[in-house]
Amino acid sequence: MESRRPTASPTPSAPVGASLRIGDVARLVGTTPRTIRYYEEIGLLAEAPARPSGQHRIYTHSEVERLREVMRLRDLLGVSLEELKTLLAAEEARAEVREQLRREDVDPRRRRELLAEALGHVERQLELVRHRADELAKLEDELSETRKRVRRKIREADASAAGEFPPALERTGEPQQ
Amino acid sequence: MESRRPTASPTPSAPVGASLRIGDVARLVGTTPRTIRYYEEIGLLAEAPARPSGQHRIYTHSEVERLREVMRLRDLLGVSLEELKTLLAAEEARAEVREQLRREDVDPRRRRELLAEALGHVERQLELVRHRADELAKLEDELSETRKRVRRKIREADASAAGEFPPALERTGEPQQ
DNA sequence: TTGCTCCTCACGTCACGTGAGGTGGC
DNA sequence: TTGCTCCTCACGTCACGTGAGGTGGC
Repeated sequence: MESRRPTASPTPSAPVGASLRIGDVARLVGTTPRTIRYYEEIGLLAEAPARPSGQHRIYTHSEVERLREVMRLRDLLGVSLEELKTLLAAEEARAEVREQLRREDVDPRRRRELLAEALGHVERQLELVRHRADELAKLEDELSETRKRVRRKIREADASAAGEFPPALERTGEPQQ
Repeated sequence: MESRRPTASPTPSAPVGASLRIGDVARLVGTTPRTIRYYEEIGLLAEAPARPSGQHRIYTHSEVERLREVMRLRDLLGVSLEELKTLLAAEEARAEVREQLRREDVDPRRRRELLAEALGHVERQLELVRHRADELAKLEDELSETRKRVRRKIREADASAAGEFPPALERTGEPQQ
């Protein structure tokens, strides 16, 4: 039997450029295989389609992008994975709208529903992001101020150590270069 | 025995205004008693001093402030509680410096050490905060853009529904008020 | 054929949530 | 004295980490 082809692709109808294994994906996005399997288990990522039980998962680049987005929102939004699943429905709704157009199969009512749903989720994400951004800005200001004060105290300590006398009331104005 | 006083304070030498119980504290900062006990257990908060075993914990307002800061950094920095404990050593170092001055007990070497330690932790916090703030800013931009596009598509869908024809190539420029 | 990566349990861990059963202060 | 809040176990949960033991593709 010479069924072997020299440069054979793994399966005849495999999606183009789609021979990524779970370890490759994990390395690409900076996580672990366990996390990817867990996200599949709770439905945050779709199951690899038609995978004979106990067989290796394979991924496409679009699935890698989806995972990147999941991890990004997980880190930045500060919500549970369950809530994140809901928010990601926004992206799916918009993807379905694009699919509708591609298939030239446009049900205006369904389309309008999907867009309204997407808008809701996007607005919720924006609220979360803006709230966090505000808090972070406040914290950054405070930390900068603190750093300034600590640096000044260190300069004072060093100066008084060099001069062999206590800091007293440093009135020297601007520090000299 | 008439040891009862009409307006007696709970303990003679209690810190001023310090009769907060764990439930009060939890309500004040928006968490649960369980979380507060857990933070005490892992050493993120100091144990209530001299508490006869199986006795109620009592808190001062300065401990409430400490807890607020712990929760704020927990939510904004995205580090483990173990790492957070390390970072909070910065605040303790600065508190000790202030204590040194108050006691007029100033060891210049020790003081310099504490300040250097505080500076390191503050700079680490600043790094974390700035990185997150950058990522959040990018995400906010993207979400605003997405919202704009979704809103436009909704307007188009509504317009085409009102006019009873498909959207075609909307060339109408600015929307009329 | 030999490594390496993959697979599925399944138990461990971190940061708490949630009762169970009992004690303490206005 | 009666509620209410507190106390300490201790098991449950979420989001994974970490082996154990076995199978699959260059």
